Amino acid sequence: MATEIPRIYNPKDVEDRLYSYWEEKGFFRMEPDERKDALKYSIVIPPPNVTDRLHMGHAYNNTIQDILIRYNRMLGKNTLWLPGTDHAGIATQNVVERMLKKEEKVTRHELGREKFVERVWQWREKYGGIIINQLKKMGSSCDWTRTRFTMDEGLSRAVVEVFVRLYEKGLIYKGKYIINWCPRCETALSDEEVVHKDKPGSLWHIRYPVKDSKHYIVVATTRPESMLGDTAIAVHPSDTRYKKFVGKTAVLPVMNREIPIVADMYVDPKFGTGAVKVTPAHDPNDFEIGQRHHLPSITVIDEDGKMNENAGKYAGTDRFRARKQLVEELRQLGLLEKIEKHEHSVGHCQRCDTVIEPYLSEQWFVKIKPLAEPAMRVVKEGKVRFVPERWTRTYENWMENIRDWCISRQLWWGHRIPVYYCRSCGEVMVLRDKPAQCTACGSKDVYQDSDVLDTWFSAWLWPFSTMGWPEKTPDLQFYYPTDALVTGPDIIFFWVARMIMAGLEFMGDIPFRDVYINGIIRDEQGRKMSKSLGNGIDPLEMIEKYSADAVRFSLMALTSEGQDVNLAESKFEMGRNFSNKIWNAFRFLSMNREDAALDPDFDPSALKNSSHAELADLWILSRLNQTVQKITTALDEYRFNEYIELFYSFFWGDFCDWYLELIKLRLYQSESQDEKKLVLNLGFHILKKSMQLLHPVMPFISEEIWQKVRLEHEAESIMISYWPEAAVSMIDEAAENEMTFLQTVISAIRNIRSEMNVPPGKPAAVHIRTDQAEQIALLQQNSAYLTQLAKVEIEQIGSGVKKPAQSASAVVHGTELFIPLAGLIDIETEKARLQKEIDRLETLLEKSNVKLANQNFISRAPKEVVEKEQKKKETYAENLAKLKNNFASFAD
RNA sequence: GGGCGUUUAGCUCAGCAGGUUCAGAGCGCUGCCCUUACAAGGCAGAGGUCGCCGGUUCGAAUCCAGUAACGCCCA
Repeated sequence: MATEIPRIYNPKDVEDRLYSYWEEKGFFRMEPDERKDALKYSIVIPPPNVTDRLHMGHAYNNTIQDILIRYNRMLGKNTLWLPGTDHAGIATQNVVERMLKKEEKVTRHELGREKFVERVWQWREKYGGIIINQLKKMGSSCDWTRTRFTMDEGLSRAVVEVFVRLYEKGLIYKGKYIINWCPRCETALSDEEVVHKDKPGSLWHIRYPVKDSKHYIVVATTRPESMLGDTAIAVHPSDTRYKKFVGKTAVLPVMNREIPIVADMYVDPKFGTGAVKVTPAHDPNDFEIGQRHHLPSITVIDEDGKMNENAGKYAGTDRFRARKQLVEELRQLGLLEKIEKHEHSVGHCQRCDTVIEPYLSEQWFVKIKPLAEPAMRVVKEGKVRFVPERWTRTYENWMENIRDWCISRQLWWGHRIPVYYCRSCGEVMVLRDKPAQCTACGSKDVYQDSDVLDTWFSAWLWPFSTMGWPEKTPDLQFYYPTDALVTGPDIIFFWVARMIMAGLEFMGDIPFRDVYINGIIRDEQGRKMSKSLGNGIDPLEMIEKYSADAVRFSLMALTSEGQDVNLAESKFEMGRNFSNKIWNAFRFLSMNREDAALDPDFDPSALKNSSHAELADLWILSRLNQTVQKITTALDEYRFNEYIELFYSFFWGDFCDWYLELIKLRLYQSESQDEKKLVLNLGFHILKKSMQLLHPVMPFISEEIWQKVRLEHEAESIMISYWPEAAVSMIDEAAENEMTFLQTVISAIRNIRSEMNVPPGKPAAVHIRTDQAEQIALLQQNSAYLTQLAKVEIEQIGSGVKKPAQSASAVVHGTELFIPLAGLIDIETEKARLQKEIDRLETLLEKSNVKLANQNFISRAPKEVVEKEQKKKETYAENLAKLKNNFASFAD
């Protein structure tokens, strides 16, 4: 029975059940279409790390993707959302290392490489990819049969293929350069993995004696411990202070090593003392100076951040401790001139926050310029479009200043570099498969490079490696390029840019057309959510408490054009309350429907001709179709908050607050079964269309209601039903204007009742004075609306109606409303009420007068605008006169 | 140092092509109401000279230049 519908929507009964239903029905699954002209829509998910748990950022990002996917699916396109996870080299290795340490008290070194990697795989089987199931809780309609992992066999093959191709093209090379080294993770990092932070530090001024003289040169440095590896002092060639020293030799303090004093353009004479120490093994700029002057490189800091054997007595000391001790020694030697406070930018490891050490080391690099150029072009030409557009600049800026990409990592978890070396002849082999013997000398003594590749080296292939590349699969042919990528601004460089490069290089085509950059979720004070701050809001907890629909809806209501979102738990109440409202609208209609069958041939566009149709019916249809039109545009343009707002105000404001209230009259009182039927048919029609419009953002409740109200011939699931089309023929401006007038009248009367403390249930009478025939007709025809919504009966209506004594009044579009309140009226309150309205209108009238008095306005503004202003002025004046008149009636 | 973003009601934010009674929404606040869909609700209301200073324009929250504060990215 319909009346058994619960008063409060209970999402817990609904969400898991419907999700299973969708999955079982295979609605998320898609296959490449046979039809040549089939429209498709595809998105690849930004693969979360296998170590990830769902956080608000994921919830937000994936809601956007699901909206796009569900919307496009309803548009009838062959729609694929391809999910998966990323092996996340460093992050995962760290997690497993920590676990092993805690649970078994073993280090990975004790375990050995092979065993360790085995354990990581085991970990992944057991705990990895939990987030995939959490995404299901969100309602994400991914094709889970296609779930990929960056270390899958297929994707690994793609990685090797790409490495070999780039190597053969000369775009991958091995070289000894200064790279970013994390002493804690003990691996090289790319520039992008280093986070620069401004830190208060010191500038130590250190005296370097000049050999065979009494002079010394003072150099300023922020990292004194590196001086142990100095191999020169450099000054600017035109610096007159130091000219005399150039070509001479200085004696490196503590180490007592003789080092040359060289002139180099790189040195900034204005910084510090104008003389710098040169440590080619521990500073990228010094490295270049070293190259120019053929200086030796002496490494003094080891991979673990401790000073090494080249550091003399400091060997084995941690770099920061060595710094302290060394400074103290210099002080005692009288070689420390001074210490200045100095704020400078210090690189930190993105993963573990350890201070990065610039480190001279042999690594693999991708020569990036040749890849970057075409990638820049496609964005410039608009083939790939950033939304919001401003991110284009960020992208271009980075691309212009791009440097070669260090791709080797000294980790164990990841794609092993496909390079093999021969111990016998030293041959270097870059191959797709492990060779049985050396390709040069035939020796069997070959071994593979021990390093693995940067995680992003597999991620940048994601849009096509997931579809089977390098094979020419039907998937690739049909779904590539994808239509949209939805991701955060923090990985534009890491990922977005590189995918564009890879797509162009290996597929010969862009990987996606639109890149929607979503904002970052922050706490209520605008701080990033983080574990250490403890200010995170757990989406799963929120789903538990408020439902997935509510979480999705609220998140989308808060977003606008990729702006960051400041979130508080209370925001989810809006989504929950709204879903309850929706539920009750459904409940109301269902209760009134009882067992009546709805008409399968119901045609809302024919309503105009029905004798039972009323103004409200035409009005709500007009509102619906306007809303369909606007929502469709909003979704096409990635304006999600607008979509939400449009739906919310239509459904709650128009449909619930007005339409459902108005049809109660006919539902409760009509004698005519036909009339009742019409109202029910229309009511359910609006409800169903609304659910379809809602479905992309609130998939569960919309499906639940759909299934309860759909007719036999309609889609069995809302997610495979067709997106509503706006019928322009049903957009009815006249009906909207008329309805607006009635609404304003009703509001005005309600205002009087409320302000005059007329009890809500108490009927009242209204005397209406107007000389406008249309208004009279409108009010008379729809007088029941006033009864229903304002609890008033029209006592008199016409141009000759007199204002009854002791009545409250209002003016709406020139029509005067009088409500006799003998005994009830408080003259002062009424006067104040009228005065307020008079004041308001006087301000408006004044503004209008000023405008119209302006000759420039009259002559230069478009004619329609002037006419409109003229009309406005007349209306103001007319209403004002009436208000003043009514006000005056209280004067004694 | 370069680039970007933000500044509108007590709070969180809309306002995308300058002109509809344009100054809005949600929350919070005030008053009335458990009216047979919904108190997670209904009705009515209070509340902002749109950061500041100029400019363009007949007309600026909206466009331009500058400026301040806060935040982010890059070097």
